[in-house]
Amino acid sequence: MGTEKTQSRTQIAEKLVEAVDSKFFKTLSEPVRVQILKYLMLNGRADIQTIAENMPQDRSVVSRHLNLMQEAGILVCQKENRHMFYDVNGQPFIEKLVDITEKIKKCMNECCPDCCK
Amino acid sequence: MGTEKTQSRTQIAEKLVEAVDSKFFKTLSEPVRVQILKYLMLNGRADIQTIAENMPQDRSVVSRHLNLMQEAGILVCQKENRHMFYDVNGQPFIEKLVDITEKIKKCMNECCPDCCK
DNA sequence: TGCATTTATGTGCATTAACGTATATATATG
DNA sequence: CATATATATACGTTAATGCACATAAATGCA
Repeated sequence: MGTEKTQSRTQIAEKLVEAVDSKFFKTLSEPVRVQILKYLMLNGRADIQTIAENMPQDRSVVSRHLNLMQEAGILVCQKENRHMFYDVNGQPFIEKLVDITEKIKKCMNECCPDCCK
Repeated sequence: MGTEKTQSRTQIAEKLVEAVDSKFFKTLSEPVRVQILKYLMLNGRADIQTIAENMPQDRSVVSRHLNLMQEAGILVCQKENRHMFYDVNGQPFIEKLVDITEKIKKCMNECCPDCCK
């Protein structure tokens, strides 16, 4: 068993740790934010006022959630006049999820094939 | 535009909300727990004592984290004598991630194709 | 221009939840 | 009955959430 093999396994595992972005997961761990995601998927781009009207929380609270979701790469925003419009950050969001899934898959297969029996 | 189509979109979005299990995401949003996951992937099945020796936290804290990870379906545990062994819940863990990714993909494509341009 | 209105964000506060440390308890072993 | 392993509990600290209000920025109208 060469050092290369061990190095390789460690590197794969460390890439997994990098991929599992804690901010990203924390953002999706809050039910209110998932509801916001659902709303935007069903209704498309909307400003904060409109989104907040469809949530039980106050507009200021919704604003904070939207900002967090944007920082996590789940949403994008554009300011127009005095309105701030948010929308789902479609492709990058999907790609991030796929990337995480693939990295964990790879780590499973190459680092601990035993645990998948 | 029939009611069926709207219903269908709503149903797809609701399945997405169900899939984005907040407990699962919250569990993976804690860096310590990702480190535990990494350790188990690289070193395989281990008891709490051994895992805790490789983490900065106290054994009681590690025990709590391991319990949460098991409840979230990420790990499995088996009691042997006075030792509690934990291991990665390989296939189900992967399947859960793939399921979430696929549901979000589907929702993107069928609910808001515009947001993926 | 001046001022009220609308939209969004910032701030202070209380409440709740999570984490870590330390200690105590439970369970099994020798 | 002492020891080893794991879990439960109490406590302090920190962070997140929601509410209410204050501020900022843009708009509309007199």
